[in-house]
Amino acid sequence: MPREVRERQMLDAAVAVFARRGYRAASMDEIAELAGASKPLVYLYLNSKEDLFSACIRREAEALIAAVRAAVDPGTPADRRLWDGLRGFFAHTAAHPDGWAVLHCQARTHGEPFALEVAALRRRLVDVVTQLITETAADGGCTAPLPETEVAGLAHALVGAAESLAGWSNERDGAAASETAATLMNFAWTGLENLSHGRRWAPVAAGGGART
Amino acid sequence: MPREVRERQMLDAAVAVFARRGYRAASMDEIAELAGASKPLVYLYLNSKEDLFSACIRREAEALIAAVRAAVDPGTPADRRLWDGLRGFFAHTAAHPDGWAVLHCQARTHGEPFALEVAALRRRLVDVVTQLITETAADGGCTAPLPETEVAGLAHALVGAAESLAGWSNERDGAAASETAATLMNFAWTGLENLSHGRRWAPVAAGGGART
Amino acid sequence: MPREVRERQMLDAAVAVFARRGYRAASMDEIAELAGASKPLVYLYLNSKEDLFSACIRREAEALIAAVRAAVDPGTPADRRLWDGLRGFFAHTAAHPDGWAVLHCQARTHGEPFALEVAALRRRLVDVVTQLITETAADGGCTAPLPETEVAGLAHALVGAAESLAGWSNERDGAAASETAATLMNFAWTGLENLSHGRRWAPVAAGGGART
Amino acid sequence: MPREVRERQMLDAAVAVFARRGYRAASMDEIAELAGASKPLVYLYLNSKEDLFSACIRREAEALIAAVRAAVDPGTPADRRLWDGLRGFFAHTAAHPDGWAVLHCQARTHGEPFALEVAALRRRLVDVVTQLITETAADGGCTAPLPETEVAGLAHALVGAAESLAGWSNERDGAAASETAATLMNFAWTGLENLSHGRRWAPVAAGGGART
DNA sequence: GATGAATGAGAGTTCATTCAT
DNA sequence: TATGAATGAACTCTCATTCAT
Repeated sequence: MPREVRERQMLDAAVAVFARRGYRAASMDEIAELAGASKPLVYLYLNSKEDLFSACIRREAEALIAAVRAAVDPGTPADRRLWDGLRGFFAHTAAHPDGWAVLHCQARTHGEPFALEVAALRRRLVDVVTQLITETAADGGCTAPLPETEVAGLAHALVGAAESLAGWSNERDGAAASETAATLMNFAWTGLENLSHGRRWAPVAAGGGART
Repeated sequence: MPREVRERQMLDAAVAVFARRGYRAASMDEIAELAGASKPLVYLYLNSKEDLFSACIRREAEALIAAVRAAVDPGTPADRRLWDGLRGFFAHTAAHPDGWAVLHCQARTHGEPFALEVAALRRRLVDVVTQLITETAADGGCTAPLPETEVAGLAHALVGAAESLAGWSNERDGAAASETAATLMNFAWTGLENLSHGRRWAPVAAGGGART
Repeated sequence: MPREVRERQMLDAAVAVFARRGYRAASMDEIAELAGASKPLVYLYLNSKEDLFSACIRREAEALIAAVRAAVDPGTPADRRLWDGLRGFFAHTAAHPDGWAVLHCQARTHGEPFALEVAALRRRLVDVVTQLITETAADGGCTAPLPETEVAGLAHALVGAAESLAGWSNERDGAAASETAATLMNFAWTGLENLSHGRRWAPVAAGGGART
Repeated sequence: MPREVRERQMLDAAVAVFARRGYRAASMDEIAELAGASKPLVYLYLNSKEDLFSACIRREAEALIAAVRAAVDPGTPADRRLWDGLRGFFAHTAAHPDGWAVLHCQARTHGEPFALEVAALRRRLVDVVTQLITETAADGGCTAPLPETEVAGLAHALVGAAESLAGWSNERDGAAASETAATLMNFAWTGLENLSHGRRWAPVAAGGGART
């Protein structure tokens, strides 16, 4: 059996086992068995448990980014791109729950080496979203430019909301990606529009909210 | 040294170590040492690693819920309560980063017994937020009642956004709770208002967004 | 509570726990709890687990010997004394199953210090039986004096048979001591009589047995 | 080194250590060292301490039964078979004192799982002896059929006597199997013959024995 | 290319035992 | 007389990892 095929089988098995058990609790025995190969072969191809986990993270991260990219048509306006990107994101996480679990749940909780790789992925997502937010604001006729920090905060909020909704829509497994994406768009887009026109919420001493 | 004091020290140490290393990688030796006690004493008081972790989760979850509750004044309008709750939430996660890490990162990734306890916590948060969203809509003069599923989705999105922002504001550690809360409020509240008046975003075939 | 009473309670508890769990698996915690005392008190009175076990063995061995002695009337003929002794033995083992279990099952299997004490007890029993066998033979009009080794062997066989029957009759717990004793007497006594008159069994080349 | 060989070495070592120390006090470290292998290998091949002990019991029990069976020629009369079986039994226990110690002393004292396996072995022995007793009585021209309970009691007595003599003859280690077997045969066989002709021992009020 | 055989290191857990009071 | 608090040492078991073939 050619090396490439074997290696993919190993990564598939590893992703499944890491997702189910977590990094520490996953055993190389189980991964090798699920991959249908012997343990020494796994070591020959992938060096160590740490490298194997890294390889999983990298592969799944690239796949997720690629899925989002592929869903977006650069020629369309910013809000449409945001919407398409979210749909691509939710569709991919729904189709690859193990990969998503590894990225979202497991990789961040196991020390520097892996957390860094996932942080890099997240930064890429946040960057994309930041860009979209800026453009969205501009497209909508921005009259009150947002400070950089706030944009970053919004981007993090949006990514967090998306991650949370990915889990939520995986649980109620009928939910289509479009539906989930629509929920988030409705939530986010109008908020952005208001912000970019300087309409903000502010606390009022005696309670009650008011736009400035 | 009286038992109660020792037990609290042990929980403190355990939370710190679990946050740093994760459940599996944390060793009872390290916890005991950090607590300034011997391993057998930890077992005498807290039974097992599993029970110890459960105790950590329960304590931190109760503390978080209590902090949010304490921040909210029931006599104020819904948007004010949402705002106060968020501030309480961000203030608490900023003040107890280890506890938050245990709840958010570690507990959900380590098998049924723990995931269930954290899921229960999250459900409580989502329920509170759901309630607030409904009331906020009503207070704002809701003209287009939101379907239940959508409210749930929004609540999950908001909680996810809050979780994500908690991490983000912990990283750039100058960020005050109020600032983070303001970012999220601005993002969420106006979005909600639009939704509750039937102003929605919808994709347009040729790109571009439109309100229905 | 006076020391003597407490000490007896401790020994009772220890015998029960040692019988049920064995020497190694028995824990001082369980013994102390069953005795209704704190662990340090057990140590104060009985020094160590080893000493405690020894004390159990000694007490139960003395009790067993005493029961056998008390059952025998020195003024009666040897066969009667054998019969009475067996009845006493079976009655005592039936009445004190835990003590008997400690002596018969546990004490012999746990290294020199204890095995020696039980061996001493067994030797005493064997000596008594040896004496009875000799007298029984004499009383029955012995015409063929038995070699010493054979007498010792017979005594060991008889004691082993008695031990085995003690367990057997404890299992089918209706069995009265007299009944069990009768079974063994019938088995042993006539055999002895034959032997002491030189009637022996010997193998025959072509199979079949024959008396010489 | 092939697995089968290693596995036998491990069982040999385990039997030796279990015999010397008992189940609980035996340490896997000592067993592994005596087997000339590492501890993990022992676990790889034999799973757990419990399984290892079970495997010892089973192996030694089968070996003992096989030795007794092999010593008996089914074509010979019952008394001859009893005699041959006893010789086989004593020869085997003398040749394998550790195995015998595990079966007789250790296995019965350590909780259900093992006690049951040894009980099964003992039942097989008792059954064989019961059968022989019945046949012996018949061959000798039985005029007074023995009640079933009594036969069972006799069988237990005989097995107990044999077990006791096995230990005794192992101590004085010159004793040949034939000699020990002869002692027991003389003791048992004539007793049986008398019983099967209705000659019994019964207590007399004023002492003294009498045949009925 | 592929594997059966083997292990060093370290984990969770338990227990006999002792102080300070 | 009696105990709550505390521990050193040992045990079973697991796992990532490597040779020799």
